[in-house]
This record gives sequence, C-alpha cells and structure tokens, in this order.
Amino acid sequence: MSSITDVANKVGVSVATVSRALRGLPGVSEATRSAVCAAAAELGYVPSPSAAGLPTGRTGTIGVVAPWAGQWYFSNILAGAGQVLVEHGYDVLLYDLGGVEGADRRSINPHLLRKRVDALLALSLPLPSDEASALAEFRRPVTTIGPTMPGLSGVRIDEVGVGEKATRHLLDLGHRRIAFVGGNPRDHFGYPVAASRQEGYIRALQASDLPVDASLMFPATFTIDGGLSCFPALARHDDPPTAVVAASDEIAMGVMHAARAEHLDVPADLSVVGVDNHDMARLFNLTTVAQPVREQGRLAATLLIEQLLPHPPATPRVVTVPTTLVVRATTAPPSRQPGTASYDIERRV
Amino acid sequence: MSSITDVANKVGVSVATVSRALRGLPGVSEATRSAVCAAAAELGYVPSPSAAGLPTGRTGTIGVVAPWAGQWYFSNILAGAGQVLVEHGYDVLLYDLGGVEGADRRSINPHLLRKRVDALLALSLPLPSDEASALAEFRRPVTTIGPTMPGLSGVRIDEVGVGEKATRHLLDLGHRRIAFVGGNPRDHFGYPVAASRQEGYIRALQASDLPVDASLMFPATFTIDGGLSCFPALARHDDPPTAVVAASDEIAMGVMHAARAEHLDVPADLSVVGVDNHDMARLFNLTTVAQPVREQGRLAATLLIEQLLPHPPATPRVVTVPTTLVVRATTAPPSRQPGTASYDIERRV
DNA sequence: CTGAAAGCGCTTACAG
DNA sequence: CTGAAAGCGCTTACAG
Repeated sequence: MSSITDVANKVGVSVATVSRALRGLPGVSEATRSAVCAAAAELGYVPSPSAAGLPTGRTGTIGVVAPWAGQWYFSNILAGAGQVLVEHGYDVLLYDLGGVEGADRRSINPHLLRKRVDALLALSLPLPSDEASALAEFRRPVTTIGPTMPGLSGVRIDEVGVGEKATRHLLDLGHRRIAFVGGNPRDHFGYPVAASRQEGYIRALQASDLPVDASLMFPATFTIDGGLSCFPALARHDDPPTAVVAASDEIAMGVMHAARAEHLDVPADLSVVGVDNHDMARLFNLTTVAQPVREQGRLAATLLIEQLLPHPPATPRVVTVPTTLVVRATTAPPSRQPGTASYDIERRV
Repeated sequence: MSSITDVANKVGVSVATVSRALRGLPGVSEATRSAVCAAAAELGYVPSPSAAGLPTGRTGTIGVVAPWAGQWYFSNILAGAGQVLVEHGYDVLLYDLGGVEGADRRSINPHLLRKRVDALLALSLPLPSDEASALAEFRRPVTTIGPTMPGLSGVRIDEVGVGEKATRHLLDLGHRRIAFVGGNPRDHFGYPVAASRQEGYIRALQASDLPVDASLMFPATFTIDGGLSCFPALARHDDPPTAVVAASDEIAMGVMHAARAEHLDVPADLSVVGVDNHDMARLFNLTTVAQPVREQGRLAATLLIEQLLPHPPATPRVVTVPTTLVVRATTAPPSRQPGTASYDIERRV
C-alpha cells in the first residue's frame, strides 16, 4: 500500500507538493502536477482518509441516522440521499437504529459521532428528548428529514395537510364515519408523524362540522402488521366506519388484507386511503397521498452539503415538498348509511 | 473536543496509560483505570477513529457494497448485516452502486476502499470481470452474499434448487406448459442469480421429460415493472403457458397485476410462483420459494467478523442457507389443457 | 504497572 | 512554484 512518500520519492519532489498536486490546489506547475498524477496512478496510490482527517478534522463522511428496520420509506430516502452524497465525494456511514417500530431500538449518541462524520442526516427524528438535546450539541451540520428541529435545516412534508387531504377526499365522497389508523400507542420513537397526520384528520372532520369520535382512532405501528392487527377492533365497533384513513400505505395494505379476509369488499364496504404512494400501492389500486420519497432524500443531502461549503448559508433552510392525492380504486362513495348496519362479519364467516 | 492528552493531564498519567486503560488492555492498575474512565466520562472524551486508525491501519469500519436501488432484498440484507456489525463495534460504510437493474450504475473500485474499511461485504456480486479481479486484489477480508467467489467466504442459497423447487411445484400440480420470467437481457450486473434460477427451471422440466421451450423464457428485470412489461409477450404467445415461474416475488407481483388487468384469473387461468417471500407476498397470497433474507445478512456479517479475529479461520467458509416452498393461493392445477385455448384476451377486453 | 518516544500518513502555515 | 517542519491524536514496542 503505497503512501504519499512513495509518490514523492518516485517523482523526486516533496510530499507537500504531491499533496497539493493531487488535490488540485493552486501553486503547482503543470509539469509537476502531471508527473505526480502519473506516478500516483502507476503506484496505485490512494490517500488515506484517516491520515488526511487527522490534521484537517474532516472525515469526508456523512452519517445517516435512521430508525431503519429495512422499511421501504427509509431505504428509499437513503437511496436518494446516498446518490447525492456520493456525487459530492462523501462516504455514507449508516447508523441504523435497528428499531422496528414498537420494539426497542438502539439509542443514538451524536457525541460519539463527532469525530467520525462531518455532518449528519437525521431521518424521522426527533428522538426522545435526551437524544434530541444531544443532537443539538453536535457541533456539525445536521439536516433532518421528516419532523424538523429548531435551528436545523430540513426537508419535510406538510404532515397535517396530508391527513387533511386524505380525510377530505373521503368526506367529498360522502363518508361521514371515518376511522384513523396509525400512531404508536407507546410512542417509542417520539414519532410525531402519526400525531400530525391524525391532527389533519381531526381538522378535516371539524371543518365539515362532524364529530370527532375517539373510538374511531386506532393505534397501529407503521407496518403491514399494524394495519392487520388493528382491524378486529375496528370491525367490532358498534357503529363501524365506512372508510379508513391509514397513516401509511403499509398500514392501509394491512387493513385491506384483514378486511378482505373477513369477506368485506373494498371499497364497497370500506374505503381505504393511505399515505406514501409505496411502490406496491398501484398493485393494490390503493388511493393514497403521495410523497416524493427519494426526492426528499436527494434534497436533504443537497441542503446538508450546502452547509459544508466554504461559505455556508447563515440560516438553516427548511424545504416543504408537496404531496398529492392519487385516486385509485380503494375509495368510493359509501354504500350504506352509517349506523344502519354493522359489518356483520360473524354471519358472513 | 477533548483529546487523549486532556484526559491524561486531568488524571496525571501518560497518554499511553490512558490509551491502555480505555481499551481495557492488561497492565493497568484498577485504581488507575477507574480514574481514567471517570476523567474521560467527565470530559466527554471520545477517541478519534482517524487518529487510532493511523498507527494501527484499522478503521473499525466495514464496507457494504450493494447494487442497491432501495430494493427490498438489499435493504433487508443490510438491516440484518448492520445489526451484527454494530453489535461488534463496527461502523457500516454503505457503498450503494446506485443501480436500478437495467440502468447504468456506478462501478466499484475496491482499491479505493482499501484504506477506508477493514473488510467488505459484497452483495449480489460478482461484478463485471474487471471489478471482480479488482476485488480479488483487495487485501482485506471479503464475504459475499448471493453468488460466491473463489477463495472468499460467503452466504448463499441454492439458486438452481430454488428454480427447481418452484417449477416442480407447478409440475406436481399438473402444469405442463410453464414459463420462466426473469433475467436481464443486457446482463448489466453480470447477475448470475436469474441464470441459475432459470437453470433450475430447465432441469426440473427435463427431469419430467418435458421439452424446454425457449419461447417460454422471458427476460425481465427484478422489479414489479419487469413482471409488468414482460406480460404482453407472454400473453400473445401462440400456445400460452398455464403457469409462470417468476425469478422474484416482485416480478411475480408485476405478472399477476398485468394478468388481472387483462381479466385473467390467477390461479385459474395462470398459476404464478415467485421467489423471496417478500414482506408483501402474503398480502398477494403469493406462492413463493422463501429465502431468509435478514438472516443471510446476519450470517454473512458473522462470517466476516470471524475473519477479523486475531486468529481467523484458514479457509473461507461458504454457508448455504435453506429455502422453503410456501404454498399460498396463486398456484392451482391448470384449468385447461395447453394448446386447447389461448387466453383470448382480445375477446375479454 | 507506567512513561517517554517514535511513528502512522497526511495537511498547512511559513520560508524561500 | 517548491520544500522543510510542525502537528493532528492516537498506538505500540521498549525501557524501567
């Protein structure tokens, strides 16, 4: 493994000159530069990031912190962000918090990362308050995706608007008894996304002068299982809903699967709208509020890199990207009046 | 940002002692060790990986190379591997090759990684031969997931067996005209997975003394779109198949969606079997050959860490994990004899 | 059990 | 345009 000294010896110049030549710094004659580059190529020289990082304090690495779990949303955010970071010459260090929602996850200590990364991309935080304050003490640029944090740049969608949009679509179809599925009862992640979407749901109902019925809000993790397992409670309701706003497409898919297993027809018996526009959403003909996932990853990476420039912007930038309702075939006008019939699952089964 | 010198000064010992105490090395008195730990904690000292890496040559980082694209398989392999690597104190550097199958991707130069990672986890390689040979010259441990490489440890499944298993299931149901969908015509990734599964398909047919009909093998990328876009050719076949072996669940889902859009009934008109047991497979009631994805990630990480131990095993280990046929509802005996009818899509539409 | 010192491979003022 | 030298923060023989 040749070092900068080997290159310097081969060319007959100092290591300082090699360092400058290879990094394209000014003050090196063209002849020297090309001789250095040729020698470096011949020796197969690659600089050591560890050695370069010691004097500069820069690692050339961006940390991406994600409550991961291999989920669709996170892996696509990561793909988008990774693409941009790599284009700018940064390595991506992945800090998977290893959580499946509802399960315990590793805690993150930004402090530990200070000497390993130049900046941090934080997906779907804030974290529990102790970690959030630790993040504030992280003395390097941080950009969030999802919930924003005061003083940090970030990319977000209007979560409340998402809930409103989905709910309003159902209201426009004539639904009056609409359930909301999502949110984590134990709130492991301090995950405010579900709460915001639910808030939008509530606002849409209120704007239509409809009562807000707490018994129609069902907690569920952001997974297929979350949708699957909330269904029994939903179906057993005295006055069951004619439609469901699911806080994510995966929840929606779980709800639909459970509903069909009980021989309910979607959308005739139950309309379902999700959030995300997951790759699979079209296969389910799922009506959903689409958000640009990879694009958010790309944007956040761009904002982060901006802060790593010689003259970073003085104030953090927060970008809100638009969402759009995609109407497919899982929503339709209600086929019965609320209160007039239960799903009557027992009889069907 | 305090350094080891700050800790040493605070305690009144040398940096050598601090270094030893903090790393739990022998030859430090208990009193000294606890004093050092207390001081380090109080100062919020964290060691610099760059500085530690310079003299040792170790970075504490494992590179994970993946033809990524945010796909389910890769993100779940990564989740599994990441979990184990983190438990062993390694950081995960993600090298996303940024490819969507069928599109161009970044090339990887293992040479560039030599000074940044201690070892490499290579997902779904081999790569084009120039890169593969570069990988061979990478002087650090490498473990593969998917296709194995001579001299490297790896985790794999019996890809040929997977194709056989899926095909045999259809043969056992009575199908005699079975298509294979998968494989990349342009072979961008040098991706031998599809070829192996297809080989298994061929072997199963031959074992049943059935003709191998090249016109029943359809190329497709490993995506929903791959399945979707191969369907027209499949449906227009003079003597269309009664069943399809899809090289992945996502392909299978695409095929099914396209088939249903043409008013074909799955499985009555067309049986479909996939490979993976994707999280969504149960929602589609998809019959599939299941492979343990996260588990393969975990296993590969374990094999890799083994090689980083003070006394690594002399010979590389290759572990083949079992796959199992999961029969759901997308496969059934054929409802018509091959050759007796086309799908007659035009009439239906 | 502990310390002084060399050295890992770079970068960066500083001097010429 | 180029070089000598200090220094980044660790680890590791070596000596005591």
